[in-house]
Amino acid sequence: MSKKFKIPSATIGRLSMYSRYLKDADNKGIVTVSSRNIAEATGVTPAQVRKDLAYFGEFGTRGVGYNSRELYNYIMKILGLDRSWPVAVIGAGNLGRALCHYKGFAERGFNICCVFDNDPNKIGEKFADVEVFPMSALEEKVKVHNIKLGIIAVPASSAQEAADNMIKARINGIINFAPINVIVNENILLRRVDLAAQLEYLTYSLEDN
Amino acid sequence: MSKKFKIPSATIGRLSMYSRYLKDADNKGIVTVSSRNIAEATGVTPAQVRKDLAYFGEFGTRGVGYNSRELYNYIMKILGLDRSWPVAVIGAGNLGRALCHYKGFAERGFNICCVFDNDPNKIGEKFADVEVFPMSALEEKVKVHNIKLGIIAVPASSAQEAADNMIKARINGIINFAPINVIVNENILLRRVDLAAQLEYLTYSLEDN
DNA sequence: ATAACTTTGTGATAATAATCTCTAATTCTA
DNA sequence: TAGAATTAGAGATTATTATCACAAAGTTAT
Repeated sequence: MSKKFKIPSATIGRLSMYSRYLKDADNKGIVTVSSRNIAEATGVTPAQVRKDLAYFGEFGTRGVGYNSRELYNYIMKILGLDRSWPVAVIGAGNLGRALCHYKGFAERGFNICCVFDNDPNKIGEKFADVEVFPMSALEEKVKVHNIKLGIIAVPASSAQEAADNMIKARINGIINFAPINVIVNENILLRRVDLAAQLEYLTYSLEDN
Repeated sequence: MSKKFKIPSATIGRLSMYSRYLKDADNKGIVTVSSRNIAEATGVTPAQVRKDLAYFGEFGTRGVGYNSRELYNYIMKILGLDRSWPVAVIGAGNLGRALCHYKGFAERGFNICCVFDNDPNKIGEKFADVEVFPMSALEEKVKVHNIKLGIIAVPASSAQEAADNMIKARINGIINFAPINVIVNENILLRRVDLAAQLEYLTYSLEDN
């Protein structure tokens, strides 16, 4: 069920950054890049880049570096981004709407294909071509589109219910934007993204000095 | 300039979670909570809760626990949230618009007071009472509202420029939503939030199994 | 061909963070 | 009041993650 080796979650985040740089380099016609080039572009150390890549194999040539396009393809494969992923959004509020309009997902192969909400006034609305369906339609849509990923974009008070519904519909990877700890079975992947908390890292550091 | 002790950044994120639970508990009339209560509500271990708090002092009573409201107030003070923070958003696109409408910021004392964009068509528009100003107005608005925090909500290609402009205007805490590594002087606080990368943690784990 | 240089991959080391374990303070029960 | 139960705090331990340092492999210049 899980990977052979335990890979630091920070490594996965960095691979994502590396891949963006590599795509950019390839687009600019840069054929080979060194761990130092990658490091400087992404704000880490060259040793960190090499160590991160070493978890997955040997992709470079000593004395030379890495082939931009090849390494890009390897990383995208590692991240599971060598294909498109349909995504369901729960919650047709401002956040749900924004996520539907956000171009950054499509660039990485994420295709938000439906939004779900209980508010009858919102059913049938369209956010950038993404239609709003009633929650009751979730299970069917998940089956039809083979959706594996879901995003919770509802208030904290209904986040657990949203998660439960998604799991019942057989979604097994969830991003939770609600500022509450949602409890799920251990075979479900869950990540919490707390937008306000991001600002709080800054205010903590700015406070008192 | 920086804190006496180096506190793990993960601790700050957890304090934010603890404070939300404590507020909730206090609202429900729960006077005392134990590290176990906090831990269960936030998905960490009791020892972790106590260790996190121990960085900042002794807030509890042995055999009893913590006073919900008092501990809430302590944590909010630690996070610098015992006051309101004006915030500038750079970029009046979908993301900028969504951030202006997002209720979760106000709940924690963040007040998005202006949005800035170079597109003349967007100047004067209003996102939930937040007016869009030209980039040239940034410096003046920062001064008038005493803005210390800014959010980059522009495409990757103009993220560095946005950061440079903010720094010139004397903003010193930045959240970057653009999927690119922005380079800033070390006395500027910067955090990157990559929404697509959040989904990639999931696809990485779902891939191949 | 040789020497100087570049760069990867990796084992060793250091730094950081989480967990464990125990003691001390407090409350509850009989 | 004595004993059992609860819980915070903190030092010690363990686990995790990042950095260092260097050998191996490749390139370039002469």
